[in-house]
Amino acid sequence: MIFSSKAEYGVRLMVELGRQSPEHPTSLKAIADAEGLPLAYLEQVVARLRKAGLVMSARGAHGGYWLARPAEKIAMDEVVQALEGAIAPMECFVHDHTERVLCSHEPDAGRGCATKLLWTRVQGGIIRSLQTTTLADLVEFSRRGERVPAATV
Amino acid sequence: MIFSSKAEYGVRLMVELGRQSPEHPTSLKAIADAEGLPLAYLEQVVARLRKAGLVMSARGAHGGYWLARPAEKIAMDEVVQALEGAIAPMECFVHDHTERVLCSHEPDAGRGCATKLLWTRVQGGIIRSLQTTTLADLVEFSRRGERVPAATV
DNA sequence: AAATACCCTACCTCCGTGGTAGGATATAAC
DNA sequence: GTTATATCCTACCACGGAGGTAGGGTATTT
Repeated sequence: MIFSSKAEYGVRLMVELGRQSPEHPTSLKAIADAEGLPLAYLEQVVARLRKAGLVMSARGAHGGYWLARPAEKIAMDEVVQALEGAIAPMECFVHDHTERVLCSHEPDAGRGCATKLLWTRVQGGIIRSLQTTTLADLVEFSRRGERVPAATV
Repeated sequence: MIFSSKAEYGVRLMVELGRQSPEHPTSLKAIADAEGLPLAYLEQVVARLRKAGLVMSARGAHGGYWLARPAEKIAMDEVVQALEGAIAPMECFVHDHTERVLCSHEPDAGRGCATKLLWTRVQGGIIRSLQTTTLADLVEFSRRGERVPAATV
């Protein structure tokens, strides 16, 4: 699998925040109830988004979270990166020579590393698809079909 | 991480086979020695490639493996798929409702699933980048720079 | 018959994932 | 100023898959 549940839950959380008006903060509990997700785990997820500067928070009663920027200005590669860490197709793309998987991605034998070429292309494909999608796209998509009888499935 | 060592080792194995002339089979031991990979584990990896019809094999002395098709006719999405299984960005894309990660990818509340839109785009980006790369591309790349003094790094 | 090499299955260890538990701190309402 | 709300922080834990190892069986050549 490519992404873990942190990405799934975190993106859903961001979409929920994007659906709210940013006047008053939204509590995690409201989101956990709406999406059916464990609150304590969501706290860990949202902490990553906060540290990445994607959401802001207010403590205390009537506190909660809201988007740090308008949804149109948030590209999804930022979000996924904050949640999952570096987006790398292979172990040795992220750690420097401390990995388990045997890596010949250095041209030690004086020849080009074929797998590195492949993984680089894959990485480009992923990042491009994430960069060209904004949170606003997802929010709008989640609004489509809402309250609309199933005319076109 | 996106792909496991099976993909890394398996792709390297395919490149090695692509570098050989297909007249005589190449033994796994030769590949394991050349790449510094554990032989017993490579056997499991190559079994997936064989079952997918990407390589053929001959048993006994002077046996070994060779490409079932010319490298130009082998797209890398087939290879990676054989090694890793279905290429899915999220758990619920592959198993049907038997997964752990809570999934709202069914429009249960009558609204579009925003994360599904995102993961579908990512999946498309990955598969496209794999489809447009052939094994021949990787073999050629691995030949470039070979035996060539480092003029352009 | 001996060496080579594919083929198959069972087993094992380590570590990340996906949480839970329990508290500390800040704010608002009364 | 106490109570309720809600963010914050850290430690802990069980499970499963990754990444192998081990050991044998079978086919083919020399």
